[in-house]
Amino acid sequence: MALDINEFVKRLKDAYKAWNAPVITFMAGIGATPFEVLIATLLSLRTKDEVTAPAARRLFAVANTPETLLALGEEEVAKLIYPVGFYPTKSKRIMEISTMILDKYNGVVPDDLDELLTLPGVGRKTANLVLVEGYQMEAICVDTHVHRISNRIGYVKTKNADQTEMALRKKLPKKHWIIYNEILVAFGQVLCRPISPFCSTCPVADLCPKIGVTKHR
DNA sequence: AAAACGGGGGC
DNA sequence: GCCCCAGTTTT
Repeated sequence: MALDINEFVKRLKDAYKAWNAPVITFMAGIGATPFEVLIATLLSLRTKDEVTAPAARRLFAVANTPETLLALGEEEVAKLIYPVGFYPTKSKRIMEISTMILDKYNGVVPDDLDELLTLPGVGRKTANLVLVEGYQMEAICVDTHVHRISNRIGYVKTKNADQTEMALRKKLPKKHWIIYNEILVAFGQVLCRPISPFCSTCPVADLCPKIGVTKHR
């Protein structure tokens, strides 16, 4: 029997806010601007969310626009975001992207996927997250959590994040797009872990075929 | 000492 | 499509 996605979303929708997934609650909590979403996403690369969120807070308290970040300078940015992983590379990237947004887009982060993709270090995941969290637009942002869980529950059968995005775009009812993203990221961070997920306390365990799960808690 | 943390870009 | 990349934290 195929997964009932409406029932799946409905059940998780009420539960997920209590999980306090760090970056999602962080961005929602401060009502992050598109530019803040962009920078926070760059910071989060290969870095745990509980490290990224405070670093983003420290940085945004001092500078949260292209102008102010450029005025602050690469060295100061690097100090503020430490100990986020790859902080020298990231502070350099923040300078590049701030420059480009200021020069090419008059300091306004584009609200268009193709424009966002022209920015250095911005791919489909980052671009779509800016659209979803920054502009509250209907988009699907597929990170490793969304990709893994979409396959684990048997809703799609895809090999990579891009394929998952396309499949979800076609298959997932549009009214679920944003909430599906948010709950799956939170769900993936706290319960539906890559290895040894917490199926015993999972609110949708009975709906889930646990595809590819060999061990669970 | 080794693994985990995830995405973008170059070829 | 495959391989490369970077630094901190956790085991």
